[in-house]
Amino acid sequence: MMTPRKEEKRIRTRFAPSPTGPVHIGGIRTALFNYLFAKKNNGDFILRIEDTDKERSKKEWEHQLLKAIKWFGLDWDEGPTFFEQKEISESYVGPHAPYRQSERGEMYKKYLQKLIDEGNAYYCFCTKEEVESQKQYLMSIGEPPIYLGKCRTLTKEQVEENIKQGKECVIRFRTPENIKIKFKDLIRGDIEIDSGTMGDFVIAKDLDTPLYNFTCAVDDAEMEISHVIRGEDHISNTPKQILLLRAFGFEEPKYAHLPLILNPERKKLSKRDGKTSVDEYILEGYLGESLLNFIALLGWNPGDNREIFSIGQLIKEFSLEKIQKAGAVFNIEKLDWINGLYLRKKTIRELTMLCIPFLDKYIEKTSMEAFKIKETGEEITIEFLEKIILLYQERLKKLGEIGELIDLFFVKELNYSKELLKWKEMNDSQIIQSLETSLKVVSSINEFNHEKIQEELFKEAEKMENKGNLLWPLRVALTGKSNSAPPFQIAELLGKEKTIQRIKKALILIEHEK
RNA sequence: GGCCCCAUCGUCUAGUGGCUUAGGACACUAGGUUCUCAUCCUAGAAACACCGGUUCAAAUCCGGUUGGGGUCACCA
Repeated sequence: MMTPRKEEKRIRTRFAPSPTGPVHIGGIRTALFNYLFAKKNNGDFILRIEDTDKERSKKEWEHQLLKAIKWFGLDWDEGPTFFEQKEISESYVGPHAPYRQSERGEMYKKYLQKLIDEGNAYYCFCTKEEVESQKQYLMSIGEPPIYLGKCRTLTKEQVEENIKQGKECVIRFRTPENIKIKFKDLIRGDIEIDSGTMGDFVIAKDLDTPLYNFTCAVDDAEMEISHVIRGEDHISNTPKQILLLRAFGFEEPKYAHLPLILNPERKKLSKRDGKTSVDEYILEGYLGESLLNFIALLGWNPGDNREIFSIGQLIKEFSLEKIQKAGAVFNIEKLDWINGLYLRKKTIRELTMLCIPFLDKYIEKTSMEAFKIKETGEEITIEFLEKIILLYQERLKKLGEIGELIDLFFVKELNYSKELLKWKEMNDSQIIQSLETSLKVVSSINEFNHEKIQEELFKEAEKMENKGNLLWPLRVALTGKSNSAPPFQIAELLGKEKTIQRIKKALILIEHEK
């Protein structure tokens, strides 16, 4: 016998950031988990801009926010339309537009009025100072620091009189007394909070200025959000929003509170901890895919030992059940490792294209596939640049490091101290001898490729007690650095002439300072 | 302080009562490859916060203690 299948509610998640500052790494993780959960369940991922704070919200921040989300490859099904060129996103996609709270004022107003008319909210004329000192007092005697409800019983006439007098006011929600608000958190299980611990909270400054908990609850219902996935720091807001939802007779969404991302001191990651803004990671040369991969592993794992995931694989593997309850420390060393891994997997053309923006100090594009070295004016092809970068691919952890690694190809003069030329216990005359040997060998090679160079140099190097005696001073002479790619490859790319020149320079340096 | 949440190597974590001498990864140490660095390979050190209970059996279940975190805006 067939039993009618109950229509499953469509899965709809949302990311609801406020554009009040640089995009936070924790925000991106919240966005990611919402995105993954929606995509995993063939649902919708909605982007909603919570810009009710008129003072702090800025269109520039919003633009950056959208840009960052796009950069990570997280596309929203409904939300503001993003224009790369335009500074500001103006129109919207989706049936619940607008998706910017500052433009939903009329709707909030209706809901707010309804709450007041039905007695679920009231005007409060207490001053900030009054409320604050009351809280301090309550805290000092070990009571929950809440608003005690002085204006709760004001009559309609009293309210009108106060308003007429121009007294400042706010609108508070009339929290039911002595009830327990329970909800099932998909990550933490049952959570129960006593209404007595939250008091009558403020939901709006006035009819035209609604506040977070109110707009959030209204929009989650209006936008038919099925799952609210957000940071653990919102647990205490959840009962308030549930109460609001109930007052309107709306169905509650399911909640899932993510563990926080922590700093090394195990505190909530905040601006003060240095690198929390996504921008900084982009600027340092982290890849979107590695950042996403790393961030996904902060509080989630697939249940086995795999650690490297593309976004597609993440969607496939994701489940809320595998999310951790405890906070996770942001471990940048592991991020570096993952980023290096992704960098090594790139084709050399891909890697080169990624590196180019980080080399603008040294080179500038002159045509589709050619560059000019700023300092020397020399022209180089992209193939040549690829050869250089290839030498450093396995040494690269962040794209931003590429400049200091390969600048030796772009400068006229190397800058290093004489001391660097010394390998282990070598003395000056040994170094001179070593460099002169290299010079002689290099000068004699006509077929100037690294195989040949290596072969010829090794013949000499093997006569010495240690190959480093020959190779170290040579490498320093060519690169000016203590760490680098093999000197044979460097020499090949530098060309015979420059190679000879640099060895001679080293010789002069050491003799000059003798 | 009230309320809420949490607790396995330094860090991210596997573990859902016996398969566990607690596994993996990053970082670290040692060794190999090597002129250096990096890559790669091998090995090593490193954890169930504590106390009770349930059970034949507990990292795993329950209670408590301790510790940590979050939150208490006319911010979100």
